[in-house]
Amino acid sequence: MILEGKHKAYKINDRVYHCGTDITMSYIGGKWKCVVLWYLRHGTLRFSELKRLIPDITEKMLSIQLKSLQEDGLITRLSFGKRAPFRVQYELTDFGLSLIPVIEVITNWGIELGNNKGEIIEVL
Amino acid sequence: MILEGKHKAYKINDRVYHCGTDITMSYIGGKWKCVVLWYLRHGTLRFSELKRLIPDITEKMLSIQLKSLQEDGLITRLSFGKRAPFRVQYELTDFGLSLIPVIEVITNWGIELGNNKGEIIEVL
DNA sequence: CCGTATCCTAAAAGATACTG
DNA sequence: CAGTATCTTTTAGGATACGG
Repeated sequence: MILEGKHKAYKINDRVYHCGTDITMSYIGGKWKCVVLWYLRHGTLRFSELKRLIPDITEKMLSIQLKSLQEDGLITRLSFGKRAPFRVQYELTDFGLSLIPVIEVITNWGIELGNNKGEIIEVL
Repeated sequence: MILEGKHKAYKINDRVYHCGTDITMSYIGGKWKCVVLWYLRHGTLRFSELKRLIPDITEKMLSIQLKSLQEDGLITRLSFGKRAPFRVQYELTDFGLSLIPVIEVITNWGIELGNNKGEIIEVL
């Protein structure tokens, strides 16, 4: 609905979006995607490294998010080894990298609010 | 999890957040909040104007979002008249206004993607 | 080590009807 | 005009166990 004209929309891969935020949110919405992308901003990380960096996420959710980010073309997956233990690396694509400035703005607003109105606490 | 140190978090109004995106998303996440805030960026709008600008939203969802945005301090509600038909105006607070640059970055990324990879279609 | 498979709950959203 | 009230569906997310 942010487009000029009342009855226009965007169609991308057979999905219809009514405004720019719809489009962006379909890529970074939900509880975990921003966090995963943000951690990948400086380079590749392994599955277990992401899990360690984001203790609250379950392996199932991490797996789902990584698969979704892959399908959206935001990250690549590289696996090494024929048998367990495997080594799997995740890395931002150029497309995924283009989202980092967006996420940076989002996170900065939140951090500023946290600093002004919140308190820093210790958690498990 | 974006904070330095593994076991720190922000607490705002008794809710715990693990990173800046968590905080911001709690204010603008979901399907409709960005859209409503974005439409209010230039001034006040009435309930029916918002409904007309966002045809896909149901009155119930619009009502819920407006109430939530109010409770979060992002918008104010001004009502006029003692009996129906009422006139109700919604307007961004300064706090709500501080989110507009964030939403602008989000929407711009989406629009650029729509222009590059999508097609503009006509919808009902 | 890097995931899947099930099962489950809770939250978000939609359809429709109605009201001061 | 500006909402509520119900009911239903959909989606996201979590707990736990297991597997190549």
